[in-house]
Amino acid sequence: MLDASADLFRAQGYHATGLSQIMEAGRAPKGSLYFHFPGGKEQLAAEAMTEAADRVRDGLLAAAEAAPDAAGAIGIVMDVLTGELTSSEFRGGCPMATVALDASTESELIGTACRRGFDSWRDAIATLLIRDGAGRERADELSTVVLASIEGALLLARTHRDTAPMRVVRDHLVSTLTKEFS
Amino acid sequence: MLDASADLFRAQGYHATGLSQIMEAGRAPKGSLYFHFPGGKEQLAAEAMTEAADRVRDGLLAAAEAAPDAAGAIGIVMDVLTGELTSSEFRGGCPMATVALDASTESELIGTACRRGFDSWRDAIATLLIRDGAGRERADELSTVVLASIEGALLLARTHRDTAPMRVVRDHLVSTLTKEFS
Amino acid sequence: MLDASADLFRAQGYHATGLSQIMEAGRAPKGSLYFHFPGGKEQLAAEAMTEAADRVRDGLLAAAEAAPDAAGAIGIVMDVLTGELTSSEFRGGCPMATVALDASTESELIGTACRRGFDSWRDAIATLLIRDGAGRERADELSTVVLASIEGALLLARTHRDTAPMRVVRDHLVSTLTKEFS
Amino acid sequence: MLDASADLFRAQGYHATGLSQIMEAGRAPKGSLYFHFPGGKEQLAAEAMTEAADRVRDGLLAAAEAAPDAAGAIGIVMDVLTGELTSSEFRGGCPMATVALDASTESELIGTACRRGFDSWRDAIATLLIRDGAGRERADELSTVVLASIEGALLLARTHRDTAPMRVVRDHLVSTLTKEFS
DNA sequence: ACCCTCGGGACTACCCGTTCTT
DNA sequence: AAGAACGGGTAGTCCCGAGGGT
Repeated sequence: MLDASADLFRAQGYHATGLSQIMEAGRAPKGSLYFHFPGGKEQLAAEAMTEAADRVRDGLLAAAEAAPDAAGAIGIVMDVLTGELTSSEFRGGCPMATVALDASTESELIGTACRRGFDSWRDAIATLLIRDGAGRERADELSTVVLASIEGALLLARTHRDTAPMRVVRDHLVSTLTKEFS
Repeated sequence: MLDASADLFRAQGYHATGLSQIMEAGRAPKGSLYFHFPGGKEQLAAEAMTEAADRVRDGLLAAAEAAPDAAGAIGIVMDVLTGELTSSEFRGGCPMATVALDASTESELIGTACRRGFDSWRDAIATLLIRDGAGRERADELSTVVLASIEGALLLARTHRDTAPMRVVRDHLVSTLTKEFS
Repeated sequence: MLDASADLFRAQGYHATGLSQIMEAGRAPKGSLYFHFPGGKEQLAAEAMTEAADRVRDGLLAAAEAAPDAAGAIGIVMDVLTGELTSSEFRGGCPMATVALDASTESELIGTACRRGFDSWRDAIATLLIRDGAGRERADELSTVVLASIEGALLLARTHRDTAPMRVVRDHLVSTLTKEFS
Repeated sequence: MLDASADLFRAQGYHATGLSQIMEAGRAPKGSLYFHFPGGKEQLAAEAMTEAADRVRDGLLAAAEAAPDAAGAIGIVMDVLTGELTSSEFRGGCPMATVALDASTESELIGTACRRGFDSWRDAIATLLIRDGAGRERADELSTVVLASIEGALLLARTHRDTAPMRVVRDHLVSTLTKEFS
C-alpha cells in the first residue's frame, strides 16, 4: 500500500494522485485507509516519502560497499536511476522531487519527510567522500553539489524523455571525483 | 493573466493550482478564460511555461552581456534566482520544474513547452561557454551539467527553505568554470 | 431517487434536467449519487427509464386483467395516461419519449433502456391481442400501430396542452379493436 | 442558419444543442446572432421550428397533388420520412417532436410554434380526407389519428434504429384509409 | 474491536447563453 | 455586425467522516 502510493506519488506528484487511485492500486477498500492512516492523504504521503527515501539511501550504502571509491558508487547509483527511468517510460524519476515541489510548502509533515530524505542521501554521499579522503567541510559542499546534479539530471531526463542528461552528468561527476580524490 | 498563472504554477505546480485561484489572482472573470485559451488549463499552463522560460532565458542573455565570462554570468543568474527564492519565502523556485514534473507526462503540450524552455536555457549557457573558448561538444556537456546543478540546487533549497544549496552550487560552478576557461 | 429523477426526465428530458435539480428533488447530496450510480447521469437516466418502463408495463398487465378484451385494456391505459397528463399540467407525458429523443442517439445505455421499455410495452399489447384471437403476425403489426398511436397522441396532447388527441385516438383504437376482434 | 439550427434541433433537441454548435454549423460568428435574433436561442428555435414545419406541410401538399387519394399521399409522405430517417442514420426524425417535448413547456414561443406546426399538418391531412369524401368531423378525428400514428412511428423507428415501425404504420394507415374511402 | 460500505458536500475544469464595447 | 468579456451553470471527482455489519 505504501509501495503503491509511493510509485504513484513519484510518477504524478501529490495533488495529481487521488486517494481512489491509490486504493485501487493497492487493492484496498476505501474506508480502511483512515484506520491505518488517521492523518489521511497527508500522512500517507509523508510515510511513503520516508520509505522511498530509505530505500534510495540503502541503495547508496550498498553502492558504497560495492565500489572502491565515491566515483564508482555514484556511477552505480546513477546507472540504477537511469534504468528505473527507462523501465518506467520516464515516469519514475526521483521518488521525492515531485512531491517535494508540489506539496512540501503546504504540508509541514511532507516537507519534513522530504527534507530528512534529502539529508540522508547527502549524508551518505558525504560519508563516501570522507572515505576517499575529503575533509568534513569539503565533503559537505561536494555532496550537495553531487546530489543537486543528480536531481537536476533526473528532472531534465524525465522532461526530455531521454537519458542523455543522466549519462552526461554521470560522466562529469565520475571524472570530477576521480580527479579530485586520486 | 499569464504572469499570474505562471507564478501560481511555479509555486504550486499544475494540479494544485485551481482555475478559480488563477482567475482570482488575475482579476479576470471565469468565462473569459476559454475565449483566450480554448485549450483550457492545459493550454494556459503551456503558454505560461513558455513565457516564464523566455523570461529566464532573457535574464541569461542579459547576464551574458553584463559579465565578462561564463563563470560571472552563471554567478549573476544564480544570485538572482536565490533572491527570488528568499523574497518569495521559498515558494518561487524554478518556474518550470514543478509543472514539468507533475504535468508533462500527461500533457504533450505542457511537456513540449517545458522541453523547449530547458533547451533554450541550455543553449544560452552553451553559447556562454563557447564564447569562453569551449569546443562545441564540451559546451554541450558542460551546459547540461550546469543546468542540472542549478535545477537541483533550486529543488534542494526550496525543500529545505534554505539558500545554502544555492550558494554552495554557485561557488562550485564559478570555481569549476573559472578553472577550466582561464 | 430513481423516482424523482424519472419524473424530472419525463417532464424535461435528459439535457434539460440538471444533476443538481435531481439531487434537490431527491434530498441526496452529490457524493452519494456517484456511489450508487458510478456511471453518473447517464446510468441514472438509463435506470430511471427502465424503472418507469416497468411501471407502465405493470399498468398494462393490470389493465389486461381488469378488462375483458384488448379494446377495454387499451381504453383503461389511455385514460390513466390522460389523467397523468392533466394532473401534471401536461408536463408528464410518456416517461421515456423525451429522453429517447434527446439522449438515446448519444448514449447507447439510455438507448438500450428505452428500446427495451418500448418493446416490453409492445409485447404486452401483442399478448392482449393474441388473447383476443389475433394471429402472431397480426398481433405484432397491430401492437406497433397501437403503441405508435398512443405515443403520438401523448406528444400532441402535451404540446397542445389539450387532452383532445388522447380522447380521439383512444376512441379510434377502441372502435378499431372492437371491430376486428368481436 | 435557420436550416443548420433546424437540423441540429431535430437531431438533438433544444437543450442538447449549443449556440456555439449552431454558429459553427452555420459559419456565422457568435456575436451577430443577437443582431438577427434579439430573442436569443429561444427565438431562433421558434423560427427554426416554424420553417421546418412549413417545409413538411409543403411536402404534404405536394404529395396531395401527386397522389390520387389520401392513402397514396400519406404513403408518399411516410416513405419520404423513412428515407430521411435512414439517410441521417436515424438522427433525423420529426423536425419538431424533440424540441416540442424538451422545450415547449418552458417556452411559450417555442410551444406556440410547435402547436401551429402540428396544426398545419393536421389541417393538410384533414383536407386530404375531405377531398376523399370524409365529413368535417370525421376528417378532424382521423387526421389526428393519422398524425399521431406517424409521430409515434417516427419515435419508435428512431429509438430502435429500425424502419420497421414506419413500414408497419404506413401499411396500416394506407389500408385503413383505402378501406374507408373507396 | 476492526473493517468498510455508504453517505456528504465542497471543489474541479469546463461551457453555457448573454451582453457589452468597438 | 462582431470580437471580447461575463458569471452562473454543467457534470464529475475530490478527500473525508459516520454508522451498520462481521
